[in-house]
Amino acid sequence: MKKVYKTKPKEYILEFLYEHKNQRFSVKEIYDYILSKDKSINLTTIYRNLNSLEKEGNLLKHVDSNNNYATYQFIDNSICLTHFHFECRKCGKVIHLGMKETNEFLKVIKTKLFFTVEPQNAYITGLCNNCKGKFLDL
Amino acid sequence: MKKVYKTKPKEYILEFLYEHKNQRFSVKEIYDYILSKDKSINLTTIYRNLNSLEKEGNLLKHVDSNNNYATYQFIDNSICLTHFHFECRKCGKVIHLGMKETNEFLKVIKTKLFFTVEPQNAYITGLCNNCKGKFLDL
DNA sequence: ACAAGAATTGCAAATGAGTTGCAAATTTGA
DNA sequence: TCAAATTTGCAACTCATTTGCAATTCTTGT
Repeated sequence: MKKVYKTKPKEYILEFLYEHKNQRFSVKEIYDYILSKDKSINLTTIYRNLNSLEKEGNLLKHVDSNNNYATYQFIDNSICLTHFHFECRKCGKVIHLGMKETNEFLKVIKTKLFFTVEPQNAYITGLCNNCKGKFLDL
Repeated sequence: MKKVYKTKPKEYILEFLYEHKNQRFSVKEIYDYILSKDKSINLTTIYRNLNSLEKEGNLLKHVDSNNNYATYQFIDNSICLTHFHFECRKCGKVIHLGMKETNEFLKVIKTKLFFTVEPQNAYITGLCNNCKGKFLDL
């Protein structure tokens, strides 16, 4: 299998996204941060690193924003075992529901459920207080 | 305010998306349908019409797919009053929760709720039976 | 029915995010 | 320290979407 070398650009990317967990950033925003650390790093490298940190490293989550560019976000593995998430569709902030709430919820909706919901896939999308009003929704 | 004229291309778009409610289509897929009806219509026109049907007409919903193109979907206004939706993140199929389930659910999670969820904004994203397994998720 | 203004269209060119090929540079592990 | 594997920068490219503009089509008031 392919190895992933530890390099400066990757460290900067992870450093930045780790410091801002639960928030999404465009490649441009990430690149701006990188530039403030090292002007010599190329945009292409950032694209390649984001891609490999996501695919090989499984450290980042890639989400298409509703504009026309991608945003990236750190994956917090420590919370993978808890189920169900509230996710702000604007800033990506995630609030986690515990098992109890999750199970109760599943019971409530089971009658309606054509979906085989896998809890780790289940997001309740909405707008957090902070983003509400800044974002025009249908 | 700006008026939206009724034209052939718009009719084709709506006809196609209306016939396939609850499914998302790429611009290319929509355009292919249009071409089967009238070869003379230009792609640019489709882009412009999709845009205006969404912005001025509020008839379509625009969603970025996880690839690098947009998908469009008909907005079914008749269900705007019911609350909460199950939405397949792959094909866009939407299952609607009735008031009872919605209210019960809100009660269940109220304790955890930092979000001011507006039910019409609240989607429970997951994968429907049909798409499950076809789509690699984090 | 007609003219005038508003909206829409097609075409070609532009934009902008993201990707690719390739040779040079860097990293890792033996 | 050296070779193999990986990463990098650069320039060129792809591909979805947008824009400018002149020509065409629609709508509405007369």
